[in-house]
Amino acid sequence: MNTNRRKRLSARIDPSLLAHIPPFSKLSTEQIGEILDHAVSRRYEPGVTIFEEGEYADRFYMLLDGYIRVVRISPQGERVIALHIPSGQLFGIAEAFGRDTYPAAAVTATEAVALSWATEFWSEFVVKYDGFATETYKVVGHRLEEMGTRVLELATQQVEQRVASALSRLINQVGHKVDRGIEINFPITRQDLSEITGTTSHTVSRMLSAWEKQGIIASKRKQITVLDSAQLTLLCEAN
DNA sequence: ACATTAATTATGT
DNA sequence: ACATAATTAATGT
Repeated sequence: MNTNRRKRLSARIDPSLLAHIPPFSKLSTEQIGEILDHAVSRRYEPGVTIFEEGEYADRFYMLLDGYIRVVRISPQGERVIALHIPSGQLFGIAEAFGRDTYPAAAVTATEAVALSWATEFWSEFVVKYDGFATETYKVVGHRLEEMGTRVLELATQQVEQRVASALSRLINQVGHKVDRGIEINFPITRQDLSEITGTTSHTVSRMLSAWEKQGIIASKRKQITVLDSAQLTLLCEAN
């Protein structure tokens, strides 16, 4: 398999790449330079596990390109996709939760490029760089909030509403506009959707087929386009 | 209202 | 040609 083509290339990363993303946006060019000096850049193939749940959290990451999934394994051994993370966000930040192990696995949904730092630098970053802490905890807050509402959905709503909600979130967070509608930016299978919503791929398949006939979505293999987002939002609240 | 099973077909390398 | 993804129907809880 494709093994460690790890590169150290702090010098090759353009500081302006980080300058506009929230945790670093308030920092000077020199400060960003310092940060990059300690960073390791790495490219990942799609479907690769960056770190496992429960693993000792020796590094934290900033996703520069691509998408990653945050995946947990239930006690029954079932995969649950908790979250999708787009580029420009930190992940694997166990330190922010006061943990020393990762609470979930990170798997690439696409090809991806990420910077990473040894966790020793976390506390240093927090005290040394103004705005780093506040901005990252803002992101952490949003994620916790989202996972909270998802847990609520799982408990209360029916399957159709859950996959409709999941689709809505996906096109909002990781969707991109095309001529016919909005499509999800990375390959996604019915199996993936079922792991987001806690169903089976068959049930998802039947629903997507039905929605496709109604003209709400269009789909190919590993690819979904939402044509009528208004109708989709209606499905989220259907009784 | 949904999962499970199984059989069948479609699609990408 | 092969593996993986998607569909569909039938049956079960």
